[in-house]
Formats: sequence, C-alpha cells, structure tokens
Amino acid sequence: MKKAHAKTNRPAARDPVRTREALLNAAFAEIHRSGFRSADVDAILRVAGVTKGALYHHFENKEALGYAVVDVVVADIMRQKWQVPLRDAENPINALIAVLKGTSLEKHDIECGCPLNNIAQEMSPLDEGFRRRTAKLFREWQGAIAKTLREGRAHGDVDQGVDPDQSSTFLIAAYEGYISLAKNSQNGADLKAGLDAMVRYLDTLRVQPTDRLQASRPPRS
Amino acid sequence: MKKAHAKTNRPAARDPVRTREALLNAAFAEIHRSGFRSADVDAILRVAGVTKGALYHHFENKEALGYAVVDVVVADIMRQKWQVPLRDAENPINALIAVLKGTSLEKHDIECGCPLNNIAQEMSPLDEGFRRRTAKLFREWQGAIAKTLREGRAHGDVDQGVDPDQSSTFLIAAYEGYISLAKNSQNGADLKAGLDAMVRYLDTLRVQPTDRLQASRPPRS
DNA sequence: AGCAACATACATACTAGTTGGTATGCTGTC
DNA sequence: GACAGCATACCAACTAGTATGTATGTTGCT
Repeated sequence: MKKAHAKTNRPAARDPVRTREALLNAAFAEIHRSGFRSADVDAILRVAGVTKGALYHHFENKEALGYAVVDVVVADIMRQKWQVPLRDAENPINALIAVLKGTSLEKHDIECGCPLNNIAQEMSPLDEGFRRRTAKLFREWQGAIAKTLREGRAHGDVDQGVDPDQSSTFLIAAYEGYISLAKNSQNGADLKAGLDAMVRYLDTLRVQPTDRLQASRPPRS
Repeated sequence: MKKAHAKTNRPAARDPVRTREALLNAAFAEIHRSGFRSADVDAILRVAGVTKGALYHHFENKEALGYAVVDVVVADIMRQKWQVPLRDAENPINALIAVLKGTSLEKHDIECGCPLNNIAQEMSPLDEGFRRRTAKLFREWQGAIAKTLREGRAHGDVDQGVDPDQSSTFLIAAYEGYISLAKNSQNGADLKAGLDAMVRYLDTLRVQPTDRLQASRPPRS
C-alpha cells in the first residue's frame, strides 16, 4: 500500500520520513558549501522540494536544523569513513592508510573541505550547541583511531613506543590541516602530497627493530 | 575652534590615516570573531568610532574593506610572528621552536583561532579575491620556513635528509590543525600538547648521525 | 575657494520566522 | 466497514527585523 512515488527528489506527499531526510540532506549540502550562518533556508527548501511549512514543522528553527545536520548527517559521514573501516580491520596501520587513500580528490570536495571541521571552525566561538556536538564527533574520531592503535600495539602490528592518543590526535590535526590548505589552494596535488606524507608517517608506527633508536617519531609521550 | 576631544578612541578630526587604521583594526577584530560575512559593519564603525560616511569614503564596499584587512593587518601579523624571527635567526630549528612557544594560549586567542586560516576557510570557496590573498600569505609563510630550513641545511644545522618544502608544509598543516582542534575543544592544554609534539618533530630535523636510518621522519621526498 | 574628509538620514534588499489555512491519513465508534 | 473526528503534514503569502550601501549635507585643511 506504500506509495511508490517515482522520479523526482521531491518527497512523496505525506511521507514525513522522506521529507525530513530530504531537508537534512539539502541542509547539509547548503551548509557544506556556504557555512551555517550564510546557508540560505530558501535554497535548502528549493533543493529539498518542500516549503517553509514543512521545514518548521519538522524543526523548531534554523539552529535546530543545523544541530540535526551535525548529529545525523555529519556524524554518519565521519563514522562511515573512519570508525567502520577501523572497527574490523586486521592491521590498523594498513586500515588507516586505506582510509587516507580513500580521501576524495574531487574538485568539489577539495573546495568544500571537511564538513565537520568547517562547522566546528565557524560555530565553535559563537554557539555552544554546535561546539559541543562537533567536539563530540572529534572525540569519537580520535578515540576510534587511538583504540585501533592500542589494539594494534597489543597485537604486535604497532610499535610499543607509540602513544595511541598522541598519535591519533596528531593524525587528525595533520589531516585537517592539509585539507584546509588544499581548500585554500584549490589544488588537489597539495592534498595528495599531504596524504602521502601522512602515509609515510603511519609506516613509521609499525613495529621497529628494538635496537634502533626512534627519536624521530613525533608524537610520543 | 578645534574640538579637543580627548579621551575617546575616536580618531582625531581630519586624520585620514588614523581613520583608515582604526577601520582596519576594528574590522580585523570583528572579522576575527565573527568571520567576514557575519561581520557587522555597524559594530566595526562603533569600535572604530566613525560613521558610514568615513567607511565608504575610504573603502568602496565591505568586500574591499575585507581585502584590505587581509592585505595589511593579517599579512602583518603573520610576518611579525614568523618571517621576522626567522629572517635573522642563528639556528633555524631553535628559531622555529621559539616561534611555536610564542603561540598564545590565551582563552580569547584559542577561541578565535588563526585569523589567516579562518578567512581562508570561510571565503576560499566563495570569493576568488579572498582566496588569492590568503593563498599568497600561506605561500609566503611556507616559503619563509622552507628557506630557513634550506639555509640551515647548508649551514649544518638541519639534516641533509630533510626536504625543506615538504617539512615546511607539514609544519603549517599540523600547526593549523592543532589550532583548529583547540578552537573547537576550547582547551588550551590541547594546543599546548600539539605544540609540544611539533617541537619534538622539529628536534628530529637536526643533523643526525649518518649511520642511523631515518625512516621515521614523515615529510621527505 | 575648493576639495578631501567626514556625518546623517534614508533607500533597498534580503531573510528567518509567522500565520492562517488545506490536505491527508489514522483511529475509534457504531 | 464506513464514517466522524482529529492530529499530522504540509503549503503560500506575509511580516518584521536587519544588513549593506547611497544621497546629501557639513566641516575643516591647504
């Protein structure tokens, strides 16, 4: 009996779940391009194919919509990219390298940057609700990498000298930094070079011969 | 007849240089806090102690004011913090470490983040004028560090295995990354830990005994 | 005197949010 | 099992506030 509405991206009449998702997806795209404050609500409605009434039925205001975008859409993107591949990986270093190599070098993605970092940078000083939400996602991200490294260390794939928390934070900082630089230069080669540097760093975290000093691994306690 | 308005921060009557500087400084502060697009022109005027007429006498529009802020104020901040100390440094590694240690851990500075990166992140995808200007400053910054490292290598203070360009870009990416994370967490200890990690990395760039393999130095060609 | 350097008041445009109303589908009742 | 009753889902037009930018007037140097 479910209405099989066909081709448009406009949600079928009376399909609140679809409507809500259409709004979230459209809002995410608009926010990703323009930032939250400059995100045009009317543009979101046009893409979602609904009107103001629908929006303000599902969300109290623009801020609540933005919160939901972070809680649902951005959170899902990050978890799909990082947590899921790391969760059931045989070798953590290989898995991390694979994730890095999976980073898009598409023009559009480079120009828009990291959605999580974008919102965090824009809203952290201005809105505690956004700040807490993005900080939570950063913590989850950092914790997932640290956990993987810790397990890899126990399993003999990661060197004992590695501090999982420091290395994890370092990886995230470098990753976001390179993405930021590439967003500015609009040059995919810059991001590629940065990711390559990170891959080389990750290789240094593998188990090393114990007789060799390892002074040159940056993040250690 | 000269109105001897003494105590306010309002520029002296008929002092165009002062007026222009007051506008630039007020605009920088406002943009640093709120970003360019959400920067309130009236708030800038209030802080600068002038009116719309003065603003639009000196600048064609808000965009031109923003461009000037980047070209003058932000450029000066970056050069004072990096280029100047590096220019006449005896030891480049020591100088870079000193610059890092000079990074403010004040609450206000952590919450606002790096002015250059802020504007670059916000405006790069939206305005080519801003993008070119910020990209130029990043290039200058990157070039200055690379030059220092190159000279240090020739002088015997930096290891021959170091690629000045890659290491320089890496330093900037990590620096901006850590600042971004701290801006989000609003935790000065996070930034401190990141800077410490960078200092440890910088120490690995010093001349090393040649018989030791140095696989674990991230940015190399 | 005449132009640069401002101030004041106002026009114009945009945009988040509201209001009042309509259509749809579920649910309990007979 | 059908229909009254009702809550949910949505629409279109409007409002109120805010933002940039402008038109015009005034003041002070040189």
